[in-house]
Amino acid sequence: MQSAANPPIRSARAREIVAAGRELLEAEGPAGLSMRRIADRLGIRAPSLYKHVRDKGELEAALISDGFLEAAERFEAAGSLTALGEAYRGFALAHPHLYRLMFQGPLPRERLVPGAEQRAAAPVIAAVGGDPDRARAVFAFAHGMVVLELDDRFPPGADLDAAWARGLSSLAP
Amino acid sequence: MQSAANPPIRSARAREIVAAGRELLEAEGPAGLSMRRIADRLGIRAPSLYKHVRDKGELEAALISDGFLEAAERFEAAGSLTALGEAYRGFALAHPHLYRLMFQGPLPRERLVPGAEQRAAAPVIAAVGGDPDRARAVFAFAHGMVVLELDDRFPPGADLDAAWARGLSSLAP
DNA sequence: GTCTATACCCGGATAGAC
DNA sequence: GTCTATCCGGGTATAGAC
Repeated sequence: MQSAANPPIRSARAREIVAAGRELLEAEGPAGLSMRRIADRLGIRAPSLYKHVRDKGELEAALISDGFLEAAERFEAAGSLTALGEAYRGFALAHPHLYRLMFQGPLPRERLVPGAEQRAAAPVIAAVGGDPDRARAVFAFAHGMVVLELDDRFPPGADLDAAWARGLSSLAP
Repeated sequence: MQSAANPPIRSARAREIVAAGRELLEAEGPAGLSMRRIADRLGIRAPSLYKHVRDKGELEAALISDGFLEAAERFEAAGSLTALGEAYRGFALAHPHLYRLMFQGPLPRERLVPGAEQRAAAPVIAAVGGDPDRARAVFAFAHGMVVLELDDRFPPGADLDAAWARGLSSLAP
């Protein structure tokens, strides 16, 4: 829940700041996502950002919320567990730095758009027939596959399509 | 392979530095693992460390190699896929920051003790009967479960034992 | 709403004296 | 082998003028 002390980002300028942050994050990774770099990109000075955004955490929360809602759209369009796996992997590979911001490290749930996280999770639960244990196992498998691929932890020749197929067919209800 | 330009850490003082780094990492996480903090703990100044260790990366590589060898010992003692899952989760929960250093982000393979990574991986491959696709799926599942648990990504009431059981029984050969 | 100036942290790493 | 002095970089955030 968002309190009056945590107003969501609404002003046009604030949205521009979030957009600049998104571009920097996607292009350069977390190191590019600094208040100074965002200000540079907008042609202003870093302290000016604080007239529009409370702190960096608010900005990250906005990026994460946007990410969950975008991912949810892709996940909802998938008609099978296999298609959902492809959508999941596709989202992560298309937006690796955003994916990490969304799924690695602590999640600032109080600052997110309400329901965004749940909307992204729902298609996974539905795809396994509603069993929460199975849904968690599938989520863990997909997340593990994606982060290990992003971090180059599999051997060079590894057939990741085959590993995905093996995992999802085993975990399907 | 390690070249003469990448000599492994051998001197007694260097091992003390690595030990101090290990203690700081485990106690305070990656933020505690700085050259200044390590020097403080040893009662010397940070620049003195560089007489014993080439740079921070060499130190991290030593920590990672130690971690793989310790994990390998635990994994080798497991007699079934279920026991291996317990050993894996147990290691990660006992050493969360070391686990992340070992398994998150790029792995400096050229600086590791040769064979350490492979020794930790071998029991997983053996436990699934040698099928590499299945081994990768199990690895991804286990890694996903562990990092999601460490990052508190599962709902408060989630039965993680059940999710582990569901995943491993599905993925078993 | 933007600016300058500044405060406060932190980090890795090197040179050269002893 | 340790020291001091120093260099470089980075970051978030605030105060107060315009």
